[in-house]
This record gives sequence, C-alpha cells and structure tokens, in this order.
Amino acid sequence: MKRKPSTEATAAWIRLMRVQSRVLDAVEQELKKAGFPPLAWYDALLELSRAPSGEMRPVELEKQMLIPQYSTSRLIDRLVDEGLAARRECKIDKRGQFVEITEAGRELQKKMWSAYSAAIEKHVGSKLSDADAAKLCGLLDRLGCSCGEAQLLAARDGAPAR
Amino acid sequence: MKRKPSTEATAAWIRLMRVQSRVLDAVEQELKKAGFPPLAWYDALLELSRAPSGEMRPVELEKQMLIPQYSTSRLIDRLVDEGLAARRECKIDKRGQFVEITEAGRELQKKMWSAYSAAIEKHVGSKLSDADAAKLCGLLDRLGCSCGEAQLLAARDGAPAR
DNA sequence: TCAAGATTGATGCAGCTGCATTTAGTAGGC
DNA sequence: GCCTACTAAATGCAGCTGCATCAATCTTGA
Repeated sequence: MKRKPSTEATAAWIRLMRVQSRVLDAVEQELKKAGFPPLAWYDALLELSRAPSGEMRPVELEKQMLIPQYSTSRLIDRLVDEGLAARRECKIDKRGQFVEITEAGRELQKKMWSAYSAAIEKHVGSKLSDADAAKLCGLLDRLGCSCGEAQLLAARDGAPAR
Repeated sequence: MKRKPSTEATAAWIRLMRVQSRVLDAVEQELKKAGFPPLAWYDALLELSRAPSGEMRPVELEKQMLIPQYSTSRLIDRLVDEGLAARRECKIDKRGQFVEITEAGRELQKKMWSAYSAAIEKHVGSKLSDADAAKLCGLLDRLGCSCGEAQLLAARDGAPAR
C-alpha cells in the first residue's frame, strides 16, 4: 500500500480529473445557455421514459443513476414541481410509490437530447475518430471496473451521464 | 451543429463521466477515511508550497487551480481558519494580499501526498501499464485542448486535481 | 401473533458552489 | 487633480450535496 504511482499513472489521473471537468462544464454550459435544466434531470427523465410504462420506483431510479437515495428523493421533488413527473401511489407496498414521467417530461427529454447530443458531438465526437473513442472507452473501462452494461442501451436515443 | 455523435463518441462521453466520478469518489473517500481534508485543500497547499517563498497572490492561485475567484477566496478562508496558511498584506497593491503557507500547511501537504499517492496507485496505477496510462493521457489531451504544461511539474512531489 | 430488524422514502442541518453585487484600491486620460 | 474604467477580493443569497436521522411500512422467525 506504500507503492508510489508512476509518472504516467499520475499524469493519467490528473488528466482524467481535468478533462472530465472541462468537458462536463462545457456541455452543461451549452445546455444551460439553451435554457435547459441540469444534466441530472435529463438522466432521470431518460430512465423514466425507458421504463416499461413510463414509471418506476424511486429505488430503481436510484440504482440506475448511481446516486444516493436522498438525492433521488429531491430530484423527484424538482421534477414533480416542474410538472415533468408525477408521484403515484404504490398499492403493493405502501411505504413506496411510483414515479411516472408526464408528457411534458417526455417532450423535454427529447428536446434536451438534441442539444445534448450536439454538445457531445462538439466536445467529444469531433475531437476523436471512432477508433480512438473506442480505445478511450477500453482504457477507461479498465479503471472503472465496468460501467455495467450501460453502453448498449446508452447510445440509442440518449445518454446518461454521471 | 446538428450532427449526431457516433455510438463510440457517446460511449466515450459516458465513460469519461462515470469513471472519473467513481475514481474521484474512491480517492476522496480514502483521504477522508484517513482523516484528511478534501482534495481541493491539498491542491492549494501544493501550489503554495511550490511558490518561491511559500506565498502567492490569490489571483495566482486562482489561475493555477482553474477555479473561480470566489471559490479561491473561501478556500483560503478555510485554510487560514485551520492554521494551514496565513494572509499577508501586499504592500505594492493594497487591494491585494499574499497568502503564505505555514509549517503546519507544509506538513499536512506532505502527509496527504503519501495517502493521496497511494490512492492514485491503487485506483489508477495498478490498473494500467505505464504504456496504457500514457495512451490514455494522449487521448484525454485531445479532448481537453491541452491541460497546460502541468504534466511536468505535476508528478514531482504531488499532483493537483481538478 | 408479535417483536426485531430491514427497507422505503423524506427531511433538518451543515458545507460547498455559482451568481451577482459590493468594497476597496489602481491606472489612464484629460 | 479628478473622473472613469478596471482589477482584487469578499460576501449575501439561492440551490445542491452529503450525512444522519426519522417515520412508516414490510418481513421474518420464534
């Protein structure tokens, strides 16, 4: 546990932190300038819109998005406040509930995706060949101990972040 | 501006977000468990300790760390509160000031670096050969439009994040 | 059947971030 | 000298995050 990282490993660490932060900032900024809410909202709407009947349990959402429970709870609050989702009672488990995406929520998700995908293209796609992007994925995966199987779903009609 | 990103680019984006977040969390968590303050403190202490006489202007620090002005201001507050740095009057420009690292600050920086470097080794170094780490750097640099020349300084006796 | 423990979701509090503004001082033009 | 524009740093406010905890409900097993 006392071994020091190589120069290369340290450099990779620094770049991973810096580049992610810059690219994320750039993308978030573009969405914001276009008048859209933060990416986390998009991720939630995407998950909901993909769910069988547009609804899921907060616990599910939490697992999909890899964010803590309280964070999910408050994110749902905000979506509900904005009319993008609605809480529904869960009859089989009265502790729980269902969250259902509304029409407005679906529309926003779609609109955001066109701005979001353009931003991804601008800040990632246009700077890397597909082959290099794939190489980057491979290297990153080695660090992340697998991102789950998200990759297959992901690029179909919207990409989750975080 | 309407071109959609390729599947590869989208996958790279997702991984960049996810892997960074996981690796950062893991490293921050280890520092926290060892009783250390957040990484941002480390970064600031490192910059200060490298400055000619252990002191620099907040504006400098801000540029080095790539964080906004108000963020620097408050970070310095916290360092000063903990006795890790001290504010010194700036005689040539009375609007300004110098921030000087204290002995305690230097010690903390060193102690943190041993925990921090171990964490980098654990979560990055041990998962990638040096050649692969270098490849990863190269690919990330293409996205980041250059991280500045930080790489050379970086790995000498401590690495900045963010 | 009922108490112990687990699970679902909400919430009070503290700390951090971003944004906008304020305060104080400097510099340049006239 | 003096007015305007600029720069250095701090700060009030709102929003978000993490942590710990709470209340309600469900599950289990004796």
